Amino acid sequence: MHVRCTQCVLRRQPAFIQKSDEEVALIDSLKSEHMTVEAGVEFIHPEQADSELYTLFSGWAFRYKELSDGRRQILSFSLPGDLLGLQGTMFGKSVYGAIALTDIQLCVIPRRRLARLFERVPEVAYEVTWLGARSEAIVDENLLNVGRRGAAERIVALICSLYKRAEPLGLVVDGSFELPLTQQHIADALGLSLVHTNKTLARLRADGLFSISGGRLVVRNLRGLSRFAQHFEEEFVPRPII
Amino acid sequence: MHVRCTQCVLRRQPAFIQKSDEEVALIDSLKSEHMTVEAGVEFIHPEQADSELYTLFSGWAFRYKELSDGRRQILSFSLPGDLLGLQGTMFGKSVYGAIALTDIQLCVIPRRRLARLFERVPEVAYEVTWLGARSEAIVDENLLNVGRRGAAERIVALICSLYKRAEPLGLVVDGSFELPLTQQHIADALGLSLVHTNKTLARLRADGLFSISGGRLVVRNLRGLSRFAQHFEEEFVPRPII
DNA sequence: CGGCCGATTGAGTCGGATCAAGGTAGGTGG
DNA sequence: CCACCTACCTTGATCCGACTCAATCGGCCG
Repeated sequence: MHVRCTQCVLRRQPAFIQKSDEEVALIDSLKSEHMTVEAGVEFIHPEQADSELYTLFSGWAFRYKELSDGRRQILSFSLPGDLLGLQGTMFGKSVYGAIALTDIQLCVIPRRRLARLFERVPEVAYEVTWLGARSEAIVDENLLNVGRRGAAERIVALICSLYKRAEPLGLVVDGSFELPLTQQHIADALGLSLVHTNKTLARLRADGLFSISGGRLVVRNLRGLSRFAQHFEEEFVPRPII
Repeated sequence: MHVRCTQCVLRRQPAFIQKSDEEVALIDSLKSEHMTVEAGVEFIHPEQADSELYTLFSGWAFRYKELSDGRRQILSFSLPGDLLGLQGTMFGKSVYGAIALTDIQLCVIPRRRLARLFERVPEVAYEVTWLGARSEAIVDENLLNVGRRGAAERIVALICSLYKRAEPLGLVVDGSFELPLTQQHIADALGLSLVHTNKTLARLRADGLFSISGGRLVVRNLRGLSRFAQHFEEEFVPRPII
């Protein structure tokens, strides 16, 4: 079940900076192996020591933190090509949890190989840092969203941002893509209650800018959505993949 | 006015991992020079191309984003030793702004030296990545705070987190330290309105767990504050400084 | 069929926003 | 020395968006 990086179809997507065969072979040598996680399973635990560094190869996941009384905040969603577990790798223990939204596959870069990577392959080390910075940029955007937008705007901004990330991955077909989120996930990501999320979604759907059915999100008017939510970030930039 | 890293008193603080003289000399050679910015001045602009990488040497600053209609969200506060501008350095343009809260001094690591740094000094490159991950961890925490805590808890959690960061920098004397924030800053950081921030602060002050006067924050009962806000993060870990 | 999970809807409440006035202290210029 | 300005803090009244509680519904699975 181990896909060699040299055979990897994901990295051919327009989302990613294309690498030479030698570079890809080199990255391949850094990986230990693929790992499969079923939907709903937590694969990085809060407080977990010594988590590995992962590249999400297929499927969706999310990172979250929670308070001791159970209130949960989703920090960010992860799509294919995203790096996961960098904090855990750096600090020696993770401060957030990560759960698979769909069945997923992870490419594993063993924690102990990372220092070696920095020594021997500076270009790839640079890309790790790049992806770390991008990951922060996504959280920055989420914080702006939760801190300063109203409920409807928040939902729309989330949809815009996911659409714009899914698109260069080739996940969007005819303006629609699989959205493996329950309304509870959306609420947890946006700092809203489930009930209010549901009612706001219903109102937005009635406006016809988008629709969700059967786990599929259909975006009818991305421009309109972006304007409504004042969401003008994340113009597409090809990014590294490791 | 250029302080050599070899003479730097900041890096002797217990907050930081101590380096050998050779390492420090090496970092010194990476810096171009010190730069001074007055309180209130924006030194990283949203959309700015080619920002440099900075280490905040003295004073406080904050990073922010805003919506086109003016609503502003403070993403994180920066204290001495923190890295600033990594996103701008990686992506070629910054997506947030940064403003000095006090007069500050910045050590400048020229953007164009960064790739060279990764090639020649992998240990320091690793530390850049480490600090980038830490920066994300701080935003993660802020997102949890804004998304899931009530107003009073938010303020208390902010105070806890700033206290715990200021302490190992030697800024805390007798349980109190300079807090160069207006209530507007606090509101912008916590996703609250100015008025509500003011009223909530008044109520909290009356409870006597802390007090603010003359730009100085006095914490009387850190344990009590932490419990109230369910803030149990950020136990102290020595960190790199560049 | 029963149980479970997710989506939905209504009623009532409340936290935090907005609007509108002050108040205070430091800073400037006549 | 005083009048004025500006930046920040404070307080009261009112409103509304979002929360909680509670019930129902539909689809899926054993």
